[in-house]
Amino acid sequence: MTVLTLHAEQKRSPGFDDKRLHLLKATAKVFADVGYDGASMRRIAAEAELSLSGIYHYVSGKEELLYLIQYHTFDSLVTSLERCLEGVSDPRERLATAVRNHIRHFGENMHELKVCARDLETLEDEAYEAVRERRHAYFQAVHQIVGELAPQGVSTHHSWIATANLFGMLNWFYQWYDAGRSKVSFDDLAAEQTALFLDGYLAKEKTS
Amino acid sequence: MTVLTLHAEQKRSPGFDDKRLHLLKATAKVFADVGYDGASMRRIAAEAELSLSGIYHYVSGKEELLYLIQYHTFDSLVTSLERCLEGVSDPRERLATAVRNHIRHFGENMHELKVCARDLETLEDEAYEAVRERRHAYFQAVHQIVGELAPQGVSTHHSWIATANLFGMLNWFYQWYDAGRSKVSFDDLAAEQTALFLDGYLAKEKTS
DNA sequence: AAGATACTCGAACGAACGTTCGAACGCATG
DNA sequence: CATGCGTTCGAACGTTCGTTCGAGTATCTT
Repeated sequence: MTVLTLHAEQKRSPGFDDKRLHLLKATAKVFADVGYDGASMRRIAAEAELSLSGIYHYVSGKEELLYLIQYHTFDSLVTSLERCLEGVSDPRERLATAVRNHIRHFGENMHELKVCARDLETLEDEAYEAVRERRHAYFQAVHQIVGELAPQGVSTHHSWIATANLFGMLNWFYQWYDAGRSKVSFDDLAAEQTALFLDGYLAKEKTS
Repeated sequence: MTVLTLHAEQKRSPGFDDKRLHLLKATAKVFADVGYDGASMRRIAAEAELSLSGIYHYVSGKEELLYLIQYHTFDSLVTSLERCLEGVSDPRERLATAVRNHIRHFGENMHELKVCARDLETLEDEAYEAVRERRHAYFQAVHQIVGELAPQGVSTHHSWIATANLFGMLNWFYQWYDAGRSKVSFDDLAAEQTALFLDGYLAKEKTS
């Protein structure tokens, strides 16, 4: 509907960014709990300890809240992945690194993952495209790592589906992982998922 | 909020069930498109070619629409799985059968899958528990199949996580599978996913 | 002290929501 | 024809929604 001021910032003051980040964290919590449509600005205000109208000093509206959460999530995923991969050249180790980075990141930001998974198609037009670009960049980065696992002519289409399945494994865990109750650490889980995918993927390549 | 008449049915007439099923199909389409909270009864009425108030002759309200869709989806999943597994004894073939059944079922009812994935936690109290029971029954059935793949003392906890990851792979495909555009048939995809999981899972068991 | 600027908020707006109600309709059975 | 029942619907109800507006407070510059 409304055009988002994607990156325009005019008036600020020291502490503005911090308070806005606090608002985004609180919003992600509410969005994760009841979904974008189910969340009311009044509840977000309560969670962020602001008044209802106070929110509109930091963002233009509900839509921008969702946009900022999703964009920031995928953007920092790409950034942290690039940083983690520096100096790692072994293909298997690169995959393990990517999975570890993914699980760690979402383990520490479960609310944001949930928002990105559930309400991916809620944004429209420019905002959707901006998020889509970051999301696509992240997918491509992981897809390339998967492709380099089997250098001998494997079709891109094949490794694309394998990557999609890998992401399914990684992203679904917010549906079953209970942060407080589970006995598995994030890194242990990442190692298990890496092994599961790696052996399955490479075994399949051999037989095909 | 309101107590659902979970299975009570009083007044009917020939054709009642068919029309109600038609309503549920239309509702699933709308829910899948814009989510439970984003869907309005007015849009559901338009999609089902009924008047707004006409809906309330077939269901008690919006909440029951979601309940009926989710319950029916998991219930028919359990039923069709049991039917498909009859006479299949080889553990690997049983897993392949389960995956094929899952992908086929959701390939043909993508809307319902989306509703079950996105709005699983929307229902409350009795309705939630009723759906949860069917969902748990389905998970347990697949979990048992996975457990039988590696009979030598593998911890239940281990195979539980593997099963969760398998479901992640299987359920995530609604996020990327474009029914019209994709070149992969449901059965081909199921075969790929079976191989990916099977080899990865069994290879891991050997090394542990 | 004076004034500008960033920030906060209570109150209210119009719109859209889920649901209800009573009047109509179609169509059997007496 | 009349009675009853399953079915359909337009109109309206009360509530909640996202957003706006103007007044008020805090903080800093000059």
